[in-house]
Amino acid sequence: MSSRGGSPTIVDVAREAGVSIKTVSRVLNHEPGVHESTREQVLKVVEALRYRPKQSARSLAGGRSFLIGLLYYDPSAAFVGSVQQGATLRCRELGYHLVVESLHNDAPDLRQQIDRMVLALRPDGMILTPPLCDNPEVLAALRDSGTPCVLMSPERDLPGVPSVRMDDVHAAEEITNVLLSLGHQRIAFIKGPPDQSASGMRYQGFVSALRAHGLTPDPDLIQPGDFTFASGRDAAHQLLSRRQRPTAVFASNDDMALGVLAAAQRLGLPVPAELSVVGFDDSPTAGLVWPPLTTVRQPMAAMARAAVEMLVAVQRPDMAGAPDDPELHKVLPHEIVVRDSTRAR
Amino acid sequence: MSSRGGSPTIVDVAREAGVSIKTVSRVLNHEPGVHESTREQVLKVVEALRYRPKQSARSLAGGRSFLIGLLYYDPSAAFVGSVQQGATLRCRELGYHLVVESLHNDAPDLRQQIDRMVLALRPDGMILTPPLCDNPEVLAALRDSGTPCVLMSPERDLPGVPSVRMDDVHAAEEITNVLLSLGHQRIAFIKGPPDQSASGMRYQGFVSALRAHGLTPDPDLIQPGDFTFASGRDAAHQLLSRRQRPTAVFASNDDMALGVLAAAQRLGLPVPAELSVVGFDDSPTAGLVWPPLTTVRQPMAAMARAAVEMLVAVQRPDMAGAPDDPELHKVLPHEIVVRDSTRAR
DNA sequence: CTGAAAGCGCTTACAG
DNA sequence: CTGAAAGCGCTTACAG
Repeated sequence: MSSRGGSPTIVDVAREAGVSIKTVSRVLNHEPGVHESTREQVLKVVEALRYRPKQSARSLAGGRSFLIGLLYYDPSAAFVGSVQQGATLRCRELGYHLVVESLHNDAPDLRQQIDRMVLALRPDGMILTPPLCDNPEVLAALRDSGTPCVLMSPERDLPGVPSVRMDDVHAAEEITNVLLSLGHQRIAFIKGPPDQSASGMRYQGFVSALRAHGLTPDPDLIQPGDFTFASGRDAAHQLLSRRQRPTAVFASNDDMALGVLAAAQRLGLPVPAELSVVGFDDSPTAGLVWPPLTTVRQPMAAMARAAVEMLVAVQRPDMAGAPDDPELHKVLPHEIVVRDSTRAR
Repeated sequence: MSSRGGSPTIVDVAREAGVSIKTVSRVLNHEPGVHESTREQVLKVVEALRYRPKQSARSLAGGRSFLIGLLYYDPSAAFVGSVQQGATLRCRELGYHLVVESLHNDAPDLRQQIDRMVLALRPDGMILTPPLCDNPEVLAALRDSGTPCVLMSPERDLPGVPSVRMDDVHAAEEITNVLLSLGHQRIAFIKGPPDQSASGMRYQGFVSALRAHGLTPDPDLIQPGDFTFASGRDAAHQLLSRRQRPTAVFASNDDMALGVLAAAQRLGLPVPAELSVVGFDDSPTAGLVWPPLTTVRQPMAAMARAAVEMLVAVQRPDMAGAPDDPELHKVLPHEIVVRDSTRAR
């Protein structure tokens, strides 16, 4: 006779299988030292009763919540979607669940909001996306609470704090090489805001690719930008009205590249016939404009999966995770996406 | 002396405040019948100890998880971001947390995936987005588990199941009126896929606005589409090569409108000078293309907030929610966003 | 290889 | 207006 009404508990399973609840617990948690026949019997009953252990009970007794938190600031940021998708799928595979929280990076009660979530939910780990992963207040709140964190593409790595990222410098080099191999020589570059480290790294990759081809960056072809559509459009207006126009533009993110496209169109300059354009990010929009943008795809979903794995691994005390562990800072491979905004000159 | 090590519990608060844990519980849950001075004393200690009740303990004892689930299929769908943002913010205000889960609408183990989440987490409510909110299997799994649901923009309303939506017919009428009032008479329409009810409603609004102006829809100017960029582009190629071109195109979603923009650009037809274009959705991309798109903004965040509120309200048994409650099916106001893709002819 | 006991930190009846 | 007791459904030591 199963418990009346509600869904089955571990007691129902134990009674039905003729074992103690401890044994059921062992089987469900893949603990060693259970006779094969016992295990099978338990699993059969679990199946028959459609039993699933209740998270709140496991959490209260065992101190693990099976919850991973994802903190983000700007929900419209292109990467949030992919990060979340990767994280939620990997969580499911590992028996975890993803709790999301949107936080203003400069909210006065940031600390309180984090404390509330952490103390109430006790997530087993937290994934931090930019710019929250570089916010000292956020980092401090999480450190104080003892919540394991993984930083996604932080400005700089912190000793002892796991992170996942891609290689911006190398990616910028590669996509510059795409342009160079198409015969472009006069390549303009639109920078990101100086306070973001990605800006510098992408510029560095651009310059390094140029130099490797025996070219020197032309200061006239370097324009400032701030990663917004408008700044890309304005920079392009400047660049495309030079006496000697560039034949290609490398906008250091997609939003600005979209701005370049808009400017070119307005000036009646056909892309890619008269001008090649590349971006960086592979935002959802990049493939939906005309012409579709050649760009760099950040391995966001893979990074998120890796982050979840690192967080779950931390749960097992055997994986101490020394502060100098090289595995603490992962760099994942990116992808160059060649579409129709680039052409040989 | 507080409990050594770990964070404070209700026992610590009770001891410190000189009351029983039951009284602390009363204060924290805003239960009536606590003397004002007692309440203040308790709150003072709560503040001093930075005490927050643990979700797992509350959930296990009280049967409420303070978790709301958000189920979605396509993470890149424009509306998911706004829905999630609205839901997560409202959850925070109400002391809840949002757990997200991405599900394939046609996964063979859909039922199992839902059962796993529901039985493990016991969310107090679930928000379903299209197309999951119209998936009989999903609906059945949730009904069987007794989890309260709110459907976001379902194809059709189900008796007794709460829903939130906007008025597609009316919105389509209004945006058609925008074109009509600009002097356009030859207005083309690109339909959505026949199996989505939004397609029919938007077309209906279009026709009704035309008729109200004494115009009859011209079959030559009605093209099929399927809500994809490609279908919009192809439909536009057809329309713009007619002997007598339309002066405006109403694409029944933004992705298709973006396709129209691409086609016009390719044909050298300047928008909005020679052709006005309107979409529907106000997707993130709509404002980032050139020219920025005139479109309809769905009140996604507001709908999500309303959904959370309905779910939280259900928790209180006093709100029975009769199957014929008119409040069960909410219709929220939309917004017409006029940008630069439309001009008087 | 298996189990009986205690306890995680709250809320729910039930008293007074 | 306030409290003592029981219990939610698991896991953690601890035995054997």
